[in-house]
Amino acid sequence: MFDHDPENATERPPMPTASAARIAADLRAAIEQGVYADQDRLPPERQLADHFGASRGTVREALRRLEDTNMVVRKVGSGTFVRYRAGELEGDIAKATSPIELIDVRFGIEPQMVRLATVNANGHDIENLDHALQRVCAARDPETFTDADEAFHLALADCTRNPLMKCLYSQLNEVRGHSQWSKMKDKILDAARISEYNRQHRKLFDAIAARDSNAAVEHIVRHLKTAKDHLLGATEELL
Amino acid sequence: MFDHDPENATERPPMPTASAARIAADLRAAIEQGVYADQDRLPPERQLADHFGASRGTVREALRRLEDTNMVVRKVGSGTFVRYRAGELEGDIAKATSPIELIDVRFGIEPQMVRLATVNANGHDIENLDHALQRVCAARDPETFTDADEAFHLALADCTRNPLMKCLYSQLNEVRGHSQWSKMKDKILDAARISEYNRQHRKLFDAIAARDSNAAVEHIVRHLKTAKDHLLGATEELL
DNA sequence: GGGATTTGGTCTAGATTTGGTCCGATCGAC
DNA sequence: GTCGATCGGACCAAATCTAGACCAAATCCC
Repeated sequence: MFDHDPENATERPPMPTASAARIAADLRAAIEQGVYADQDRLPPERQLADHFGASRGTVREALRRLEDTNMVVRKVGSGTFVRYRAGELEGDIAKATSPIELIDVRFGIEPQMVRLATVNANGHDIENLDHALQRVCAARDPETFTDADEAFHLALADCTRNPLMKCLYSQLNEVRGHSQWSKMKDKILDAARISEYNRQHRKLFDAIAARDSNAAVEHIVRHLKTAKDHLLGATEELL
Repeated sequence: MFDHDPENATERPPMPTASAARIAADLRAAIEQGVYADQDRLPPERQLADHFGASRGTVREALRRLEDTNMVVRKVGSGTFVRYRAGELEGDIAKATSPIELIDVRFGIEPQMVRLATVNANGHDIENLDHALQRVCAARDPETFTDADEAFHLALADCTRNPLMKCLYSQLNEVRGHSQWSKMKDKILDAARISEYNRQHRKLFDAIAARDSNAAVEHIVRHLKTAKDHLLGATEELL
């Protein structure tokens, strides 16, 4: 577990020696690797001090850093307990995200994205968005529509001219493609709904092209509400 | 890496082995190749001097050059620490994102995050958030505050119980840590502003704990507006 | 219940480590 | 010789680490 070796200090010259920092790093690694699970109690400070060959004060300094990052909770008379929910960010984020959770996140990002797009898009961006709109409007089957819809929303992200927004949204879009949503889309997407979505897409585009920020936000919110309603409807059908 | 050979020094009269330039180059290469990671502490100057077979003054000259190129930071009584963002994925996005763009994205995500947190957090989550709040409220200097603030917002993301939200926000938070914001924080964060932020943090927590979604959203929006105002103010000062 | 033990919280005094600074000496190159 | 780089010290101030003590809360054990 703690393969700390005091002799390392005299080993190769380029060995980063540091007491509190190194102890904190070792403990952090142990926790992240699951040596200590969530809610587990760490060894007492005095025992850790002995193990690391450091004084108790140094160990306490290391533990204080772990506590500052909410990784650990210390209780007088009881001990130091791990507070780390391992495995929640592990693996494929797409598999860990449900369609309804995806919509919840989209409700946060997309209105602001549309607002920024309305303000920041230049003529070239609008052209690209228009092009994407033509494609999605031409789609008739669920498969084509899903792809084109994804491209449309990515073009929308481009319109914000905000690198961080583009980065985050492209990740969200990937989850969207891989998520369980895609298994439901055949249930959700019929011709009527596709054309409904496309009417909303067009209104959204018109608002952005007209630089009408409020209208654009209103349309994207309505779009998301529609999608959520369809999703919940489909969920009920699955029950 | 450090293939210095003392015997060569006595063999050849011209000894390019021990010059400040060469030592600086070696250390730079070691850092770039990951021998020393970001935030790691380099060996002490005296130890480096011994290792390179050079005097401490020469090593200091080499370190001075690394410091001039912002590769390391030196702290009296503590050591020399690596500051080098090994071009990670978010490293690029962090460099491409301005503080104001970061705020723009936060304006989208955080209100929704708070809304979801208010609805989805369980007692354990609230406890964690409370713990993080105590930490951030206890912070007095910009350095501690920044770390604790980051932990608080991550705990907030945990409260949503939404894996996608947590994933996206943790990325946003990394950009926040690496972004040019960190260079401005000393200009922005004085004691008065820190306590102002903390008042907002507390109100936000109280609203979430009381499951008052609207109040929580209102507080986070006010918080972001305050941050944006301070940012724009600091920007003006820089002009 | 009650005392003993364990555990984290706090404090202190002193030793150690570490970068910052200064000085004079040495050596090679121009 | 002069100049620049290096060397080998010495000393300083800041940060850190150590070692020990005592406390209060929690827990254990009889």
